[in-house]
Amino acid sequence: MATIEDVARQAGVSRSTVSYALSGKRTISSDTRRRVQQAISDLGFTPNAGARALATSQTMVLGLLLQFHQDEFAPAMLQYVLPISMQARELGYDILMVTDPDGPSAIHRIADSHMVDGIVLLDVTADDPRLEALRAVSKPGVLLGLARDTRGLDIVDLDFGEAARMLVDHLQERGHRELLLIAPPQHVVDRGGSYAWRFRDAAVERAARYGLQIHVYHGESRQPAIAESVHAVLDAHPGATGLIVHNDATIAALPPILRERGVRVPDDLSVVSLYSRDFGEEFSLPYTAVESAADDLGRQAVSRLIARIASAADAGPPILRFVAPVLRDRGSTR
Amino acid sequence: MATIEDVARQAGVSRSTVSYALSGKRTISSDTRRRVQQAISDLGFTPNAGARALATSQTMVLGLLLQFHQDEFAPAMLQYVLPISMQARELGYDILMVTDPDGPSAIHRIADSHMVDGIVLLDVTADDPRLEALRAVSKPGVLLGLARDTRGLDIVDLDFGEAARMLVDHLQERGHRELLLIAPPQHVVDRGGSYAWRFRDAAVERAARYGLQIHVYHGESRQPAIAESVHAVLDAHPGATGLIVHNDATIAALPPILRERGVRVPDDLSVVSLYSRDFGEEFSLPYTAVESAADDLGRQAVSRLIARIASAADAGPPILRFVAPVLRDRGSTR
DNA sequence: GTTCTTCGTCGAACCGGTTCGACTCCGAAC
DNA sequence: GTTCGGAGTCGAACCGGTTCGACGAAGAAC
Repeated sequence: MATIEDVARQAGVSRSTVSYALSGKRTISSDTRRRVQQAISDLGFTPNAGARALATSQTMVLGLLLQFHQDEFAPAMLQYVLPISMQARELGYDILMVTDPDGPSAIHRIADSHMVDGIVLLDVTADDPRLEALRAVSKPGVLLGLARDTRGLDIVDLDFGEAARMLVDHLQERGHRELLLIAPPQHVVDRGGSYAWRFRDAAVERAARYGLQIHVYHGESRQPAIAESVHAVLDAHPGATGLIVHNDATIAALPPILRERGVRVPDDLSVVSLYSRDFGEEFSLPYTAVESAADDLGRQAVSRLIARIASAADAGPPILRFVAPVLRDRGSTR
Repeated sequence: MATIEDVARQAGVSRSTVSYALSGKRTISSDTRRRVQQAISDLGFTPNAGARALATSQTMVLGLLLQFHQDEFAPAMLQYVLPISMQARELGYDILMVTDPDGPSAIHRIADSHMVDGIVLLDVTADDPRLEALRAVSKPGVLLGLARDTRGLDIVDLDFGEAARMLVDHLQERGHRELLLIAPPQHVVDRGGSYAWRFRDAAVERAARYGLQIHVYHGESRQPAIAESVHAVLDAHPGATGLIVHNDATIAALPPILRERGVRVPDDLSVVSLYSRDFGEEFSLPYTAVESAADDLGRQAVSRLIARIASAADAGPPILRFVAPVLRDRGSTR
């Protein structure tokens, strides 16, 4: 592999001149620039990333921390990963993907050794132990998902409260008086993904304001438990006419369950949900839903992080960005 | 951030002594070693990855190239990514995840700049344009998936031919005389994922040897096309008693389709399939299947790559490793 | 009591970039 | 005809590690 020294010799200039010709940080005669370019393409020169990182203290790499909870619906995660990676690349960064079960120590490892310029935390829970590590470390970070204590950290998340209110409003406007809410599985809520209770609390509060009945249940994450739980919920409340599903695995499995039960949508039951746009398309879900644009969230998080990296310390206060949901009516209510 | 210089000063030794105390490449008195350790933990020293990479020409990072074909069933990819990441970490490597749509140029970018020590190619197609780039580059690479021209490259893949033979044998032993095969979607086969025709050809060849009828169809990747295609296939061949499904999206959607149709398994129809162990568990699939252990494939690929990195040029000829499938009988045949 | 090893440590070179200060031209200003 | 300023370039220092050769001290061999 050719080094900058080889290029300099070939072009008959000094190393610093080659560097300046590349970066444009000082004026270079067009003649010299041409010779340098020629030498670079002749030799197939590509700057050594390690050397550059050492000299500039910038690696142009972002750490992406994933956590795999074995009971989680896997495709959901991928919805974030791809847009994050794409956006990073567009802004000149690569992605170091870390799946270490021990998140905090992984953060220290990649940050303290200066492998990355910043860190994206995916799938943040309310009392996420990784936050402390992220604060302790000298690299900026951004969270996808709202935690309980957000001091000093940038956050991007869907506005789950608003999403719940929109769905309840949608049903209330159509005259429904008794609603069912299938929330994420119990253990997901326990683990503290704050989105779960933010959505639930907002829905309950909104229903109460309108004087609606609302029955809240936890869903399941796998078949056949999903089908059983849906049957049980519907059996328990024959008078309910509106169903709100906040649970990817359940909504994906819902069509055949309702068909089997002989329940017609929307004639017998109005169904609304909350899922990502891509997810809905993947499974061709026929339900009116508030769509969380995972790609948009991911892109915003990366942009925010890179802005923070660029401006170092003087970047102003942390940002909490709630991305507004969008209701897409697919006619599953009446 | 403390540097090795700081540690040396604090411990009252030279930089090289600290380095040797860390690496153990030269003998160090236990007294000195203790003082160095103390200084390291006092100062919270972590070696700078860039500097180390520059000095050793090793980054301890592997590139992982993903391709997202929008029509592909996303969870399948994740089955590989996680084990790859885990195995790499266990062997001391991190993963640089690259999703650049232009694979070949991405390979050059990360390899020529020495960001990675080796490269894993996921989702390899028969005439994958990335192979040429991988050969041109000075870093070793390993493929997950068999390509047409494999010169000079290490490969790990499931033995799809053997998998097909095992499934045909399984049905033949039970007396089935007319079989249906639902292969991956047409466009997947066209793109050239070699596993598709390797499986299909082996199944057809094996069936012919036994004098069995076998009707081959391409499946779909999304609902509702999946259901329609299944219905069409079953309608067309009322005499078929064995169904082989080589298509993740179809097998995942199959239970409700058959239920709706009133087809009982295995009484009316024997069903066998090919999918990864994790995938089967995720969707609680009740079918006898040849299980491709994605985690095993991923781990083997990484181990192979790292062995290749360690032994540099003198690593012997490229390896083509077909991992044997395992048939798991779940009673969906009779 | 020399000489030869071995052990433990140090200094310096090196990896391959970036960046700062200084130096040389050369044309413009006065 | 100096002086000044800017354009263009170079040399050297620096980033933070690793590694090689050398060297002093201590013990072994004779």
